[in-house]
Amino acid sequence: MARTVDPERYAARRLAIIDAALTVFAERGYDGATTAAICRQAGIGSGTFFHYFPTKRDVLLAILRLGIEDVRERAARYAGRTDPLGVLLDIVAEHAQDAADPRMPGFVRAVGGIMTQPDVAELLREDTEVQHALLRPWVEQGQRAGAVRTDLPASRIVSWLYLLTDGFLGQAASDDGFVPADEAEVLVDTARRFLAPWSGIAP
Amino acid sequence: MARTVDPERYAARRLAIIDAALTVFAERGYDGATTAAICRQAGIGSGTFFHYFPTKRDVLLAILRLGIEDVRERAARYAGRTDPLGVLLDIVAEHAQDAADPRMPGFVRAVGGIMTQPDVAELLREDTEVQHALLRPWVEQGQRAGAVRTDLPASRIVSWLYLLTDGFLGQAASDDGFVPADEAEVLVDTARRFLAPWSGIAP
DNA sequence: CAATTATTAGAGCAGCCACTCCAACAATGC
DNA sequence: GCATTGTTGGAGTGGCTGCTCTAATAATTG
Repeated sequence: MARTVDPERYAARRLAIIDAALTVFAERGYDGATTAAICRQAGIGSGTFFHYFPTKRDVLLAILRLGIEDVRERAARYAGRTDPLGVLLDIVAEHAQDAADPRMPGFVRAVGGIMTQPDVAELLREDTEVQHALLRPWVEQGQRAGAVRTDLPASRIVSWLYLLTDGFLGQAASDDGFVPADEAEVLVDTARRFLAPWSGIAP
Repeated sequence: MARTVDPERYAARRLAIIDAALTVFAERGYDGATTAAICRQAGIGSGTFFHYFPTKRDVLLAILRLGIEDVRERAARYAGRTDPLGVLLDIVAEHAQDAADPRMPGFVRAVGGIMTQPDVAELLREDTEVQHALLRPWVEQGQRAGAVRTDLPASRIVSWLYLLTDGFLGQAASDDGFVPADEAEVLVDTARRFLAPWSGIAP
């Protein structure tokens, strides 16, 4: 018999489909991305597509899950650090790098277009949860060390950091003159200004 | 004969359809919003719908055009002012108020989901153009007066202000704990911090 | 090599949805 | 009242798309 022919080949094909779908989603939005177009991009037939994923939406969910996994792995890399402000700024900078993938903004928009669907919303909730879990301890540590403003609770500060990186993605998506690589520096500086303990009124 | 029965009634009906469509777009996204659902929301038949708009997308475009018009009118209100920084912060605050309409974030996402369509992209370009035209003179004036940082060119500063307000909308859309009315103050303060001439390193 | 099962392709189908079409109605002018 | 034209509703349709089904092929085991 032949149980699983080649697990690596299987996984690779699966990833290839995911990659193709990511491209098409980013280009045309979720509904605009027909399964036929995804198959064409991946160089496969529709039969193959539905052999790997039961549903078109499942591909999108798989992409989201990969992203969540990525954040989880990321969190581990900051474990030993002792400079909370530095960690926060590094995380923000990392987000800026993510925005460099030209498909990223388009994909984010595509997801936004269907985030009313319960299963998508569920995964997005999990994503923000993970992001908050990553950021929050460092914010709190920074507040205790006096390196981060304390006029806002940690959870709201996290929301605002998220707002900055999210807005950064969005701007990269819609503004052609906005080059992520060039603006990354400004993003970090803006985050620094936002986190600073002193008020914005005067230095 | 009967040329135009009642122009006001016509305009009102048209606006009613636009309003209903805005609601459904915000709730379900563009593709998720079926014309049937919009008609139900508006309390009309599909015949009426297509009597007022040739296409579903035309309703969305009409909504965008109303928004652009709104920004244009807004610009006039700031004409006589002499405090550039104050004007910029007022404009930012006004954006925060816009985000209070619970349909706004959803609609923005819906538009984002199909902004790859040429005609939609065209109108969005016009929208950003108008927004830039509104902000930029005040940024430049502020720079000359020493009230706004000069380490970035005016156009990039405008992009970043746009990023802040856009991110604000997005956060209001995705984060349930993010109450626009409560966060408006922080938005203005963050804009102030961002615009400040001194560096973010130390006060 | 034979047997079994995973994998692949693509033709076809069922359902949905934007939009059309027509018939009835309302409002105006004569 | 009659004619004309703007307005409204809803049944119907054509096209598209996600997905199924079948049959052929490749890979693996004994």
